[in-house]
Order: sequence, then structure tokens, then C-alpha cells
Amino acid sequence: MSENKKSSELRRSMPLLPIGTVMQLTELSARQIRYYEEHDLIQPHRSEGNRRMFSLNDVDTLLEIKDMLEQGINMAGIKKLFDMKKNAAVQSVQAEKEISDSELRRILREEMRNANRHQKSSLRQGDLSRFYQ
Amino acid sequence: MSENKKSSELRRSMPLLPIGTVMQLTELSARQIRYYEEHDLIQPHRSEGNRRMFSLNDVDTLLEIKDMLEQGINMAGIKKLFDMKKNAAVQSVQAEKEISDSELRRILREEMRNANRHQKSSLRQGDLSRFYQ
DNA sequence: CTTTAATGTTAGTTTTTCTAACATTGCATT
DNA sequence: AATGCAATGTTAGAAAAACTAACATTAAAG
Repeated sequence: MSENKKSSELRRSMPLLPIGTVMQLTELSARQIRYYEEHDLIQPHRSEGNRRMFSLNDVDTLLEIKDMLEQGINMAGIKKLFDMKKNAAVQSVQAEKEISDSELRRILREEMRNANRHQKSSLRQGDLSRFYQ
Repeated sequence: MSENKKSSELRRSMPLLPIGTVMQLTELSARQIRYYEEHDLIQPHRSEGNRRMFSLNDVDTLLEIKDMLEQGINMAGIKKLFDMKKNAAVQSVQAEKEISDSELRRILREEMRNANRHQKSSLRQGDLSRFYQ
């Protein structure tokens, strides 16, 4: 994952917006937004004075919720879908990790072949096998 | 200019943030932020209820102001520097425009040459000259 | 026809922001 | 040293925004 993606992820998860701004951005009522929080679909931060502060990610999530509701999906369904999405995200991270592991092994094999080509038989092929499966 | 740049420009100039958030992001006092507005270095929007609403661009500008002040530059200097920057930006847009004008002329010439190659002497070269200088 | 999920509405309170005025601080200039 | 000014602090009182909690409405589902 690039450094850029990490820092933009940071920015997007930064609690910046009061509920009024979020209402305008999403065209949801304060009641709706608080209700979705009550059902744990979003977890806005709180200011020192207990005011909700929302991130851009929260806004995205709220727009998704709005979309799903308009499609006739109820809260329970949305909750389930979000859970699945979270799991999928975890699995995709795991997949990414596995890919980069296999990538690492491929690179090691490649390097070993090069080593063999350049200084033939200075190292027996089996000697590196314990490093890359 | 890409569509992406335009839309991110839109996002960055969107008045989203209350002064409290901006105080945290910039570590400036409300007094300072209002003072800089008073001197026309930023022009935050206002909510219906007259609360200032700041954009991410405003935050950037405030951070620049803070930097310059810490470098010992006074308000007058900062104002002048910002004016220069604005002019530079305008000139760069003009330069860009001129480049694309000359580009346009280049393309027209190129097309004319092609036309000449494919249907020789159906059009005299001078006949298009009024269209591209 | 009841239930219930989602949302509206209201009241009373707390937090945030506003303006305007006066106070402080630290440099320059005389 | 005294003065003036730029930048910022501080305060008071008012207005707006947001909070919780409770009760009300509505539309769909059984």
C-alpha cells in the first residue's frame, strides 16, 4: 500500500465535520443520522463538549445507507451488508498479503537463477530452498 | 486541465468546517483567524445563522499565513505576497491558454498539410490562412 | 387492525460561535 | 525612556447549533 493511500486514508477518517454540514452533504435529517449511529452503522467522534464530529468516511457511509434504504433494504439488511463488506475487506487484505508473499518467493527464485547464471555452481540450488519454500 | 483536478478543486473549496475544527487543524486562535479574515487574507463563507464555514483551501491559506508570520513577515507583507501569487496564477493560466492556442494553430497547419497531400490542389494553401493566423 | 421500523417534532439544556469592546505584548521610532 | 502601532488576548452578552429524551406520526408487514 502506498504512503499516499495511507495518508489520504488518515485524512478521510479525520473527524472534522459537525452534524449540520453532514446534513447538507447527505440531505439526511439530524434524527436520521443519530438513528443510524444508534444502530451502530457509524461511530462519529465527539468534541470535548460532546458534539458529534464526522469524518469524510462517515459521510460516505451515510450516503451508502441512504442509497440502500432507497432501494428498500432495512436497517438489519444494511447492518448485515456492512458486516460482509468488512469481512471482504479483511479477506482482500489477507489476499493481498498472500499475493505479496508469493511475489516475494518469485523474486527470490528469480534472483537465485541470476546468481546461478553469473557465478555458476558457487552455490548449489538447494542451499537457498529453505528461504523460499 | 483534467476533470479530476476540477472536481478536487471543487471539494477543496467547499465550505465544510466550523471555526473550532479550523482552530484545531491550524493551532490558531479564533481571534487570529478572524483577524486574518478582517484583513482579507481569507474569505470564509457564512452559514444561514452567520457562522463562518471554512474550506480546506482556507485551512491551507491559514497554514501559509502562520508560516509566514513565524518567519517574521507582517500582515502587509503577507498580503502583498498573496497578491503576487494570485497574479502569477493568472499569468500561468494565460500562458497555458496561449500554449493551447499555438497548439491549435499547429494542429490546423498539420491538418492542412494532410488535406494537401490527399487531394492535391483542390484547395489552394492560402485559402485557409484566415482561419489560423 | 395491530405492530413495528423509521422518522418527525418538541422542550429544555449545553456548547459553540458571534460581535464589539477593552487589555496586553512586543517592536520601532522618536 | 516614552510613544505608537500591529498582533493577539480576554471578556461579556447574545444568537445559533447541537444534545438528550420523550412523545407523535407514518407506512409497510403480518
